[in-house]
Amino acid sequence: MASSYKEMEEKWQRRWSEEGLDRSERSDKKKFMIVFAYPGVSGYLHVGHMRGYTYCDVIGRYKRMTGHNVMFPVGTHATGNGAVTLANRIARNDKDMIDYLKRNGCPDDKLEELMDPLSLVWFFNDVYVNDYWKRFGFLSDWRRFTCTLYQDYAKFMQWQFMKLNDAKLLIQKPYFMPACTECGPVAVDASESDISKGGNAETQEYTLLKFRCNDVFLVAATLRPETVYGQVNFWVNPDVEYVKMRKGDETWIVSPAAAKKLSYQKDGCEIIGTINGKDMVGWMCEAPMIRRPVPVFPAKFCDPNVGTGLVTSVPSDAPDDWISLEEVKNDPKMISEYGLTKEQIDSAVPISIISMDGYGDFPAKDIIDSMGIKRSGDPKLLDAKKQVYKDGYHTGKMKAVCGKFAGLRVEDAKDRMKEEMIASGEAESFHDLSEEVICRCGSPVMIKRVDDQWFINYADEELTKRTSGHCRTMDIIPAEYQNNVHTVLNWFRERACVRQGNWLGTKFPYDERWTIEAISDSTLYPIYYIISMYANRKEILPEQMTEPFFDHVVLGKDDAENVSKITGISKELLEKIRKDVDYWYPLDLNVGGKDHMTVHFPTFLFNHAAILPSEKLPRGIMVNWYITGKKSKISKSKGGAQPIPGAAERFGVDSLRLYYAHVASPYADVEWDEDIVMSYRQRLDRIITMTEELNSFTEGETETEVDTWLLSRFGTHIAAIHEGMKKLDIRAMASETYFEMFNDMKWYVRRGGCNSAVIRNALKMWISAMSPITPHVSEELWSICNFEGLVSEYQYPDIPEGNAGAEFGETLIRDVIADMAQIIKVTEIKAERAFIYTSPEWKKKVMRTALDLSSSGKLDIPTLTKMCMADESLRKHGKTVPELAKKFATEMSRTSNDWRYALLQLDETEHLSSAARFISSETGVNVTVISADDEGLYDPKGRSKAALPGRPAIYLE
RNA sequence: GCUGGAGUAGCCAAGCCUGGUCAAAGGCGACAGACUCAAGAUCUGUUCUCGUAGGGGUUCACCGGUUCGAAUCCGGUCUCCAGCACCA
Repeated sequence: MASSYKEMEEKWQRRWSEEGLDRSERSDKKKFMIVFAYPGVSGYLHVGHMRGYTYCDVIGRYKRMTGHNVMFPVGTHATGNGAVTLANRIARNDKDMIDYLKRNGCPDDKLEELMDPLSLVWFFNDVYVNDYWKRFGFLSDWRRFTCTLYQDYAKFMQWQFMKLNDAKLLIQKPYFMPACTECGPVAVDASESDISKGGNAETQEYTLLKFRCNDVFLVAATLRPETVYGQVNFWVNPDVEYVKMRKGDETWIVSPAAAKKLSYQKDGCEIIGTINGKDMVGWMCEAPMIRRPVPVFPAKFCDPNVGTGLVTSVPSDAPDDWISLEEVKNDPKMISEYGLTKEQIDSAVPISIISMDGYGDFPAKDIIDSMGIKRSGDPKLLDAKKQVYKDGYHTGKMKAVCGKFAGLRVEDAKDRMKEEMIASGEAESFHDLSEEVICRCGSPVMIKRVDDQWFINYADEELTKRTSGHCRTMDIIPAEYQNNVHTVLNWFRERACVRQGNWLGTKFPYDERWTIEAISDSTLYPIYYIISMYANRKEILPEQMTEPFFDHVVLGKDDAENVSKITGISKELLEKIRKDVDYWYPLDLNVGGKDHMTVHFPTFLFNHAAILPSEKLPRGIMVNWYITGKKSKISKSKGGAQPIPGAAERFGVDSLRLYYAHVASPYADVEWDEDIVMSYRQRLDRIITMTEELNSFTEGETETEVDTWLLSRFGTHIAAIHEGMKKLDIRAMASETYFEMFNDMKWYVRRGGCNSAVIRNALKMWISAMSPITPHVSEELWSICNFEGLVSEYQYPDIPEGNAGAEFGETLIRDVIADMAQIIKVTEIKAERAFIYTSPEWKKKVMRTALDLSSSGKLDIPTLTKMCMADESLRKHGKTVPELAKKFATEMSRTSNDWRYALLQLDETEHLSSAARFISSETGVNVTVISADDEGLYDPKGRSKAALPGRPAIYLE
């Protein structure tokens, strides 16, 4: 016995490798290929991540033991800006980041090296492989490891895009992306790798509303185009100097900042002059859609840096508008200062346009009142605005005043009204960031129109149909996702698949200025694991991995001879790789976290369907849920989580694997709790101790009923495991093995079981059942028992038929003990002797007759009664027979009766007699078992009359 | 709001598709007992409620329905969770 888990783990991992279990090669066996969605390289992972990975290894090991040749390759996904961000933070000497790295075991002398993104990726590749996956005992084929930043992977990726292009699934159209005015495209995200400010900014799509005023347009930007029916006036900031801008053959008035932004998105913009805000106050301009003249009023809340710096006023639904309008109306000084007329003031009356749950006619007023906002400029107005916007979007309906849009939900009206105004030339769309974003270089980041952005056309109907159709033939679990995946596939639109800027990844083959984006390069990759091994060994070189190469080995195009000439790869090797691909693909199972349901899995399916023939499309998907933190999520960036090597050290790898396998359904989130992991460790400890003890048994030649029982029970458990694993029910496997079988073993010993041959037989079943989940402990126990070879390579034999009678026999004993205990507890008598009366033969006969009738569907009270009373031997028992017949007929017609066959197989008197000693010792009462048929039996209270088959009568005194 | 999911005893969690040994597996925790120098140890029992003979009563979010019979099937209500995109 190894002295520690760690020692045990290392020992067996070495053995597996020595025996070649971590290498997958073609063979005559049925193959099984499984992968997990490879993780993004963005720092250390935590214990939660190991959940899904562990499921893969468990499934792979199980398949291996049931006759499959298994391939379980792993890799990493380093595309994107994660590594760049991380490297930058280290380079900046970010204290939190350095602390986090060190806490996870990063050596000080590595930090310098990690300032380079690529070095950082190579570093973490090693961490993932060695500290996580190898440490956990995965039987993965490490020779096939690949990373999305490898040269050879890039060649595969470029080929994939060529095939998408061949399938006419690559399209180009305009796109709006954040870009620094000096450095070009940047990533705007919370990690702020490219930018110095504004990481939380989102790109928002505004509608520019054009208000005609003689020969110029005042242009307002709004996020709520559906509110145009509520427009009653227009706002300008009197303190701001606006610009006049030529836009095509029109003249627009907007803020200077807006003019600059617009020039990045619209053609033909040119500033031709300026105009002061205060000069516009008092103008009348025509509102779009409603075509009504509205007055221009002054308002300080118009920020020249937001939108266009000009705002349309919808007081009914915009809190700012409501409160500012009130202020204008109640400020005679302002009215006279700007020369506003009474007609203008009186015309600005709020119009109720949207009905919303929980609000009256004027939602803006309601929220102002409920939040206690008194004047413009109150910072709470921002929250008020968001709240009304959100509630309106979700629950609002357009009122009758909204013309043909009346009755529409806000969500729908928004798009329809916007489109209509754009079509009529009254509006245009405009993209802007929700907050100020500044590049690392100090220049502002703006939204820039790109005319030739590439997309993968996932909206393609043919593709969607083919993909969706294929999904119906797959094993997708849980079943809920099997049903929902079609909705997701239909919901997919064109997806921008390349980007510019400071990102890692593969160059787009048709335009090297672009980098293939992170989701798009991780869809078809499982097939690449079959090829990566040859690239890793340098048997094929990136420059040889051209279109004809992949066309041949993946799609079987052209013949090896020709391709060999073109690529310089030997014909034999090409044929070998082609055969490998043909053997291992399709992928049997892709395991990924629940977040992949709406992004990775659909694109994984789409790309397979787009490029590969139907017989090579994936066969299965399994989605796993998460391990969460106590209160918030255990996030790798927050650093609160237990590092994986630390957990492995502390609990032992197999305890963790058992924890993942059993703690909950894979399809539910679980809260990480070390005490629970500890309890799994204790269970493993107990199992080890028990196995060692059992293995020392040497006696017992004759098989007793407990022996028969144990083997039957174990057979039943193993059958349940196989049944469950048809649906990859790992939890059922764990439950049967580590709990049910364990409890049966305990009962066996307690009942005095000691037959060493039986025990060895049972141990063999038990230890092999444990092997997929706790492989290290299983190997150790397997070797302690001197079983042949490695348990990891053991093939589960066919299971012998269960013995229902034997299984029922033990249930009977337990029931009798429980009944006696209950009687003693309730009556509080101090019993010294117990008499157990088993059912008389004639009652069994009645039951048998009833069962026979029941199985032929003819059971009813009169039939049964008649049949029994026709029997001479029964009739002599008089009126108790019809009573019993009635009881059985009633009970048996309403319940399932399989167990009754088992009980009739059993000689209860014999069985209970042989267990009498055991029952006595368990209950502390001296037990005598008597058949109710016995002549002159001791039965002072006449209890024996109550004896029924499977339900002996009990008398205590 | 849309799409999907969930609500089971002190807690976690099976069961629900395929209605009937379901007062409802298993695990934690708690209580009691055994063992004991000791152990985050192990073993045994109890853990909805009433009950001096193995029984009865009331339960599986809530309301109603189907059925001889419902935790399980159907309709409705309430509450909670996830995703809603270019982010891996």
